Amino acid sequence: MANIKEIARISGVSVTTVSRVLNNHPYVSDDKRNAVLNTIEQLNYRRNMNAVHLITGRTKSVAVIMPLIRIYYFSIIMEGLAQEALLAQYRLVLCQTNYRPEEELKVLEMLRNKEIDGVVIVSTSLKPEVIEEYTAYGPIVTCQNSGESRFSSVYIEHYAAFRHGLQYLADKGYRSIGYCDGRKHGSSSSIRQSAFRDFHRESGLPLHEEWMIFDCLNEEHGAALLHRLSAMEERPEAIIVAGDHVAAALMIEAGKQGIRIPEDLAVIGFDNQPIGKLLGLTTIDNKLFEMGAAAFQTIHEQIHGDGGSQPVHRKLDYELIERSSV
Amino acid sequence: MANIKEIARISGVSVTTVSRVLNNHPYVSDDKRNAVLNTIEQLNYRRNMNAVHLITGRTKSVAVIMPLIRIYYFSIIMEGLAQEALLAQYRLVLCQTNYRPEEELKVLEMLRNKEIDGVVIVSTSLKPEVIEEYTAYGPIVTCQNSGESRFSSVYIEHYAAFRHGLQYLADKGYRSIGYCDGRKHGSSSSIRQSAFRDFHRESGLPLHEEWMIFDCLNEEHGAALLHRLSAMEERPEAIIVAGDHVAAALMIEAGKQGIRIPEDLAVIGFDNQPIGKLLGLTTIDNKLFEMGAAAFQTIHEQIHGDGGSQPVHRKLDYELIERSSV
DNA sequence: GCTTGCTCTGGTATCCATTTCATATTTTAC
DNA sequence: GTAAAATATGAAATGGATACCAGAGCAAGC
Repeated sequence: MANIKEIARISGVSVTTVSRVLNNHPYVSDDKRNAVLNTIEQLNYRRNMNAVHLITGRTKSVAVIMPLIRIYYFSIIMEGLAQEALLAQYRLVLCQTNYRPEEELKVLEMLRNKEIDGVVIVSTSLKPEVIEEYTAYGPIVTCQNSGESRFSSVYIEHYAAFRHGLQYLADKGYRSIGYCDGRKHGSSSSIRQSAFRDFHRESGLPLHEEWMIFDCLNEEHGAALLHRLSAMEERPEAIIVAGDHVAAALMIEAGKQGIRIPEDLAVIGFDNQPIGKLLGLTTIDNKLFEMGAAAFQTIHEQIHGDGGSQPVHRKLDYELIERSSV
Repeated sequence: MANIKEIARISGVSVTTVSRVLNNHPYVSDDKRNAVLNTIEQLNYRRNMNAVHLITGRTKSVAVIMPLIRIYYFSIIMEGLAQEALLAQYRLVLCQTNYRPEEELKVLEMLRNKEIDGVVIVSTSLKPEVIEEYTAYGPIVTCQNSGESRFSSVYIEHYAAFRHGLQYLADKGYRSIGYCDGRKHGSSSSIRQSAFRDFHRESGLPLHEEWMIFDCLNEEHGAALLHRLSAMEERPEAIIVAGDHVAAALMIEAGKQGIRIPEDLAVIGFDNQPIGKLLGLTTIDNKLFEMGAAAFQTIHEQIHGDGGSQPVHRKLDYELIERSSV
């Protein structure tokens, strides 16, 4: 396999000149440029990018940490990231961690080993202090509100969005509201829990502990959720569900059971998933695609900010989409 | 930043010995090994992986070509790939091409540039001959039946699976069958079209051209599909739909319109998506997760097969899951 | 006593491009 | 006409690891 030295020898120029041609530098005469291009063509030569990575200290690639790619929430963020990465001609290394912290650490080590130029952490179970240690090796952006951390973040105000949903239900006259979420101790679900409790304390509406239901991750859990609600002696008039796919499953199951929505049970979801639109599910759109895109833009700016750039914290807007489930 | 030379100098050994320690080679005495490990610890040293990639000619990473990651079909394959990549300690570079052939070519060029060790092509619009040219630079695996190509493949028998579904409908007594698919000229939808026509020719059942409907990619198209069927003078008794999410949307819309399933319209879907299970949709499970996993295993074997290995073509099983929509 | 094989170590070549510095020539500016 | 700036070129240093080869020391086998 040919290398730059051979191209230089055959073209009758120095390797420097070949390098200049490869990188479109000015100050190369037309005849030498053509000689080099001809040789490249003839030998079917391509640069060995690993050598470029070594000498430049850059790889034009960014790692993305997320637990499971098949989950709509994550796949749509990934799509936003991928769109921007394509524009910027960057590669995305998908690191699916299955919620295992040791795998997350391995990715951060990649940053240290110079395999990648930056890391986008979509969801993490690592402590902020641990992540902060790695900011010395390159830019890091999380998709969670990280407060005043030394790494950047691009985030939705889960607290405000959730309270907005609750207030919307209250304004519509619902006096008893249930809440359903995924993993109980996830970082954004903790925020939603606080929002739920704060809202009830401040509004004076009754809060039943049994109306807070966790571990609703998929469609089957959504269906089970409806049965659980049906079996309650006192059932809430409305429910706010983190994840449209779970809310949709609940609505479909409600249809089977003859429970009318919103008359018997009002439902509000999150993420504005396609299935929710079809079912007329009122939802809070977290603009996940935009979040992915913004996360990439941020990491891209930081990579080109020559290291001295300060962390940025970008808050993104959400939007309540009114349909017919409330 | 420290390098191997400095570690060697401070530890009082040669760079070779340091390298051996880093790579867990035998034939290093305990005291030298400890001296090296101590220095590494003290200087907080990490290998520069780009140097390793350059000298070894390997990067332990594989690129994945797919059009859109948010589509369930693709995200579940990606999850299968990611699971196996995690086990093998390989990185996955996600290349979302938005169906643009020039982006696919860029990824194949990466193989030539030695940025990656192999390519998994989940869906492509490139001609097999074009892909074959790149087999000289490293292993390539597609997730489409590529016949006797010089690159490997891991595939579902779309033809057989589709005919199985059609035969199942015929066996249940349906005499008029419609068909709905995504992009008309996609490689797997072409196969399904042939299967549809062949089945009708051989079974003698009537085939109406207006019962073959294309460009049904998402939930909205699924809902529109139902309206299109409703508006037909002569409507098929059953429909086979490529993609459970489209079939599910059709079912939900049918529910709204008072069209009973399967009495007024039988439906059979593909991919065994969660929403279909909830709706009682009979479907053909293409085992997409397993396909992703198998694709990674195949590329992994080829990478470690020292280049001389022949292409393999692995056929995967599908499974008809009977529920209540037929 | 001699050969063989295993353990341990290091020097040097190698992977392949970019970057800096030095130098030569040509053009522009006043 | 001369100084300054722009253009054009190449030699050598650089990034940081691994691979190959050579050689020393030591034990076992005959």
